[in-house]
Amino acid sequence: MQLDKLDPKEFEQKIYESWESKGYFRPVMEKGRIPFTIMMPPPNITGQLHMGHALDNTLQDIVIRYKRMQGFSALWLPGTDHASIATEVKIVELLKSEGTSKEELGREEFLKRAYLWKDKYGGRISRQLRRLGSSCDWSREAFTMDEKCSKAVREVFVNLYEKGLIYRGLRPINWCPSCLTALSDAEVEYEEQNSHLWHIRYPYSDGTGYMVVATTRPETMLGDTAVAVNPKDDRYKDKIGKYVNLPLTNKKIPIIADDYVEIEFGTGAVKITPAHDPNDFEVGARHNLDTVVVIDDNGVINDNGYGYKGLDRFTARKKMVDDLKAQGLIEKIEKYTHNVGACYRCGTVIEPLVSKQWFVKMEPLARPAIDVVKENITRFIPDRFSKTYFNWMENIKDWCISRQLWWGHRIPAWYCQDCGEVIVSKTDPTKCKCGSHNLKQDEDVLDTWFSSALWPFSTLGFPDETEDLKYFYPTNLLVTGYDIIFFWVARMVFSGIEHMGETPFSEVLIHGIVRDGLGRKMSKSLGNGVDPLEMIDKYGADALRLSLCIGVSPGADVRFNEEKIEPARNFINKLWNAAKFVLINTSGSKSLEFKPKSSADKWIVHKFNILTKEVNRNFKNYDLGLVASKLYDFVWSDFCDWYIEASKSALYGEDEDAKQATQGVLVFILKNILKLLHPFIPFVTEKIWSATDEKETIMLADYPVYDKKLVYKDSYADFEIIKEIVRNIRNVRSEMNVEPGKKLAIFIIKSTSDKNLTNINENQEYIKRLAGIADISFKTQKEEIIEKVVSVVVMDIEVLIPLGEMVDFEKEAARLRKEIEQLFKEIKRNESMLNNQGFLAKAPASLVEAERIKLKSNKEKMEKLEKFLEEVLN
RNA sequence: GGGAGCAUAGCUCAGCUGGGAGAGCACAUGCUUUACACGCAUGGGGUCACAGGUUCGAGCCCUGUUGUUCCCACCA
Repeated sequence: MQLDKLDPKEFEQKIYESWESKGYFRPVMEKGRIPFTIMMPPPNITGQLHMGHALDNTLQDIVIRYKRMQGFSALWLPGTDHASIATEVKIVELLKSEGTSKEELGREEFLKRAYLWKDKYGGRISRQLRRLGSSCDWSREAFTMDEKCSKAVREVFVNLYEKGLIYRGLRPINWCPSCLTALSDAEVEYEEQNSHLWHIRYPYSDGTGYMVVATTRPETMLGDTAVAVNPKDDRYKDKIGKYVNLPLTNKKIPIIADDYVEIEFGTGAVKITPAHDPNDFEVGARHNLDTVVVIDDNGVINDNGYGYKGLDRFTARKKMVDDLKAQGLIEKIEKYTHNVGACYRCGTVIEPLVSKQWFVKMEPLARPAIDVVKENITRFIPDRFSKTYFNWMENIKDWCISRQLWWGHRIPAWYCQDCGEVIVSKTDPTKCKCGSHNLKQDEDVLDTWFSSALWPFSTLGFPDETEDLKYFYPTNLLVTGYDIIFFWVARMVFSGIEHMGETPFSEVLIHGIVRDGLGRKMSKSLGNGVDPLEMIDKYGADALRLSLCIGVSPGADVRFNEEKIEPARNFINKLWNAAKFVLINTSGSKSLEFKPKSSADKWIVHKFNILTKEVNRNFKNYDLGLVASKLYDFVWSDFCDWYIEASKSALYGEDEDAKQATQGVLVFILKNILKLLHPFIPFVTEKIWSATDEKETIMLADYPVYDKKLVYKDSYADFEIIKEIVRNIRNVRSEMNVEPGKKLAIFIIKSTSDKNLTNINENQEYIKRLAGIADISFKTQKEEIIEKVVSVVVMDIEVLIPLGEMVDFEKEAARLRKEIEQLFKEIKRNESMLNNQGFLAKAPASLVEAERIKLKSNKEKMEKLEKFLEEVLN
């Protein structure tokens, strides 16, 4: 079969459908195979595939295809995440645009709408992953809220509850007044804001003046239940135990002493609002202070807010400051920048609130999770991310897991309406032990990350002991971005250890995030996002994939813009055309045996063999960017620029044996290039593969490995010399403005070594073809040539190029001088190394020897060049 | 306050185990060379941020400095 013009659209989807229908994505669980498993980080069903997904899934697909070709029973399990809060926010927006609300619909109806959303967007994500070429096992596709995963969630919740690792309590949490739910610490994003530090006078109750407290949040003073000072602070020593009258309220609150207060900061006196600040909550607990909530779930001042009731927290702030000013109670207002926490989904400033929520006790879970990474049972790649991991794990606080949302796993806790008993159960209970049937399930759902944390085993059937669970757990590799190490990776590790008794994966390959051409995060608000699907339509999935991974070092961010995809597209086009060349020139040939004959044949085979060794080594460390670069270079520079060009001598020549040998090598290298590249650019490699005589899919072909039988060191070296001669002649032609079409006759001086003379003699066809030479003659000495010549030296080989009137002596002299100058530096360097006793004594012998040889040949070359220069000057 | 990354050609970035600085893009010159102009050939361009140190030898290892990006913490 012959190849036409490259058009990815014409074959990509067809090929994917064929792979999928033939079941190639499913692991072959047979004897003798070792499993290799990757769990896909489930994309949220909130929208569509973005560049980050494209990168993440490209890397996973590269690895899984490589492992599959190596013969592993390779499973890449796909799925989607219900993304509780993110999805609910979107659906609420949608409902609003329809003029309704979730309250109006009611819980049941709302969930119906949510499932419709899931079908629509979840389906879209799956289709988009297919477009990208992801070879994941769709027969095992999972969804965090499907039956399997939900069962696992209940199992885990109940287990942790029974072990006392899940508890319900009144504690300070982060509250989003817009999403109307509690958030975990990880879900709060801090941003620096320009604000003020208000210094407020709190009059002493005994009328002896006032003390000044500094605050960034005056509106919370309504909930103040004390003022705290440091016990060592001399300014306030005699005030401890006295009282102040809380302005605007007439409330009498005590002055207490606590080490938490920094003497240096502000005025050294801190207003304590236990209900609206986590630190104040701690202080309040130590001193038995009342916790007075003054801001409600909507961020509005509540019944405890005196005259400010009903005002939004920020409106209240303004009004209170005005009132304080009017009463002469503002000492001063300082400009102040500080970090303000915001909801990671909607951006609303979070409100610290004391609230009754469910928590996971983290300390006992974190310890073994730290150990597995310390002991290298789970390894981060690159290693530095284990520091990020430790940093978080070692300072972890209890995890607030309840959310006041509807879309998610409802908390499996029931409250007896008669006796108050709390029942936590895997199955829905119908009766309390008090005999009552009046049970009410907790209204809240679980943090979306609670179910994601179970992904490596919930998807395999946990808690049931399924074949899949036994075979594929623990998994081998997790591929994800550094931005979700806390949210997800860390939580999977402790969950896996706790519930499966084993770490969920042995390696974690961390990649960066995809940024725009200017290095900015891609975001909707900036409008700088690039749509991967649009890129696939325009350039093909292969080009997108290659452009995302080539030359990228592990863990580094990737800058992407449309210009970056073009070189990748060009490369694929290059490969396509090279394949076209090979197929045109080998079809109809009776024998395609692999028998490298000429030095060019052996040169490319040898070089290919080294390449396979390096590629496999780099794959081991997941240096995928490096692998892609090496393959790119080999295909373009070695195979296309040199070997294909050189092969034309044999292909168009008279020697039938040489021709067949070269044909065999062309096909051999082409097929192996396709195999090496397949994990990176699966579609085009499959397409070309199918145009060769191969009958089966390339997906299941063996990945090339280093082969001792393919070592041709001598021929490799010989052809390198030929290349060098060709390059030198081309350079002269270009510099002397020789017409490109003009064939030259050149002379080789016989003073060169026999070995090199033989090499040139045997390979003169290559020199002729590649350097535009018509005739090569061998002379004993230069004097035999009467024409004006330009001379080049390669090793000990003198090549004389007669150019007649085209020779510009000034140019030639300049060229020679430049070369002499460079060579002079080289020789200097050789000599200084060889004169260095330390080098001679301590460097490896082979290196010293190599340096000696270099010096010798450089000196010989220098002699020749100097002689030439002299001649030119005369 | 704690931690991490980055700093290499005009731009974007590689440089895997310490042993003669690379790619893509851009630039210059020349080319319908029967696979490819999404191409071919040739060329110009670098104080590897700075200062020390280790080493026979440092872009690479160590210490410090400067600049820059990010993460965590959250002193009101």
